[in-house]
Amino acid sequence: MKLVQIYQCLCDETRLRLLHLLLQGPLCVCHFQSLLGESQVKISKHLGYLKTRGLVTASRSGNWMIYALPPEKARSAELKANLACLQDCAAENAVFKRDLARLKKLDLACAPAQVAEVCGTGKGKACCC
Amino acid sequence: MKLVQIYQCLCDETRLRLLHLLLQGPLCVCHFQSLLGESQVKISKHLGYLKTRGLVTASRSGNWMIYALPPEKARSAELKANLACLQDCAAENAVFKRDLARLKKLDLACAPAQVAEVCGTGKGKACCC
DNA sequence: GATCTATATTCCGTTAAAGGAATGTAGTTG
DNA sequence: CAACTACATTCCTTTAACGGAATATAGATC
Repeated sequence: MKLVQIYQCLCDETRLRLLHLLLQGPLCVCHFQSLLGESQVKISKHLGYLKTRGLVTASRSGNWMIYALPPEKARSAELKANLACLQDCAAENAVFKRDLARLKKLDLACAPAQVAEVCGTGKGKACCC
Repeated sequence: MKLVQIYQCLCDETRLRLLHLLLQGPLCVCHFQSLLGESQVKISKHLGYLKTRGLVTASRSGNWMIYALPPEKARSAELKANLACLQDCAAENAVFKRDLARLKKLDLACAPAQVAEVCGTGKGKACCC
């Protein structure tokens, strides 16, 4: 993958937020939706964009699609450098920090009791987390 | 300047090459043209794009426009981080390395005797370098 | 002041990105 | 198997980027 293609993936705010969250670990689409507060289409399309270009991987788990960064070994030097740079830059940025705070909350909430509330199913169903 | 705007400036190959060369120091438009082998319009427009967004500064020197990165003190943390990242990534990339090699040659050639040849004026006129 | 040089800008067509609405689909549950 | 859930895709419109051809402009030179 060429360097410029990495930057093309990084040049949209939604994609930046997605990638930044993925630096913390894999996530499913529904979680991205609630974390970013963006529409399903928007999230799905940007994830598709990143997947097509090899910046994320996707795997199905029941009804849920789990997105993740490629395994470390599979990351080019350019990608590693830019992901590290993104993480540095995000550390001092309000939007990214808010996303991260919400993610922490989500991690806590993903204890079974609170799953329904977090995922909005309202039925106490299992979730991807 | 927002982080995403930096990435928007970086997401075109011509602009990446321009910025990479500018990491070595200021340059005029005619040198960019010969170094990149791209049309005047293309170079000028991309420099304009970068200037509008504050990633480069421009100053006139006679007939020549000298472009440069903003002074270090004026660079945001994000910009510094991304310029450093670009420099790292470019170090292992054929296109960037070729640009750099040509720049070295140009620096040597910019001793007065070879100016005319380098700049293509064919008249031994002074050049921006 | 006419001309030349280096660069910028305008006009134009082409292409790609972005996002919403609606619809399709794979897998699950009752 | 019918209904539901999570997600992807298609269709559409709007907007921006890209780059070439032609033209404009600022400053230098003769």
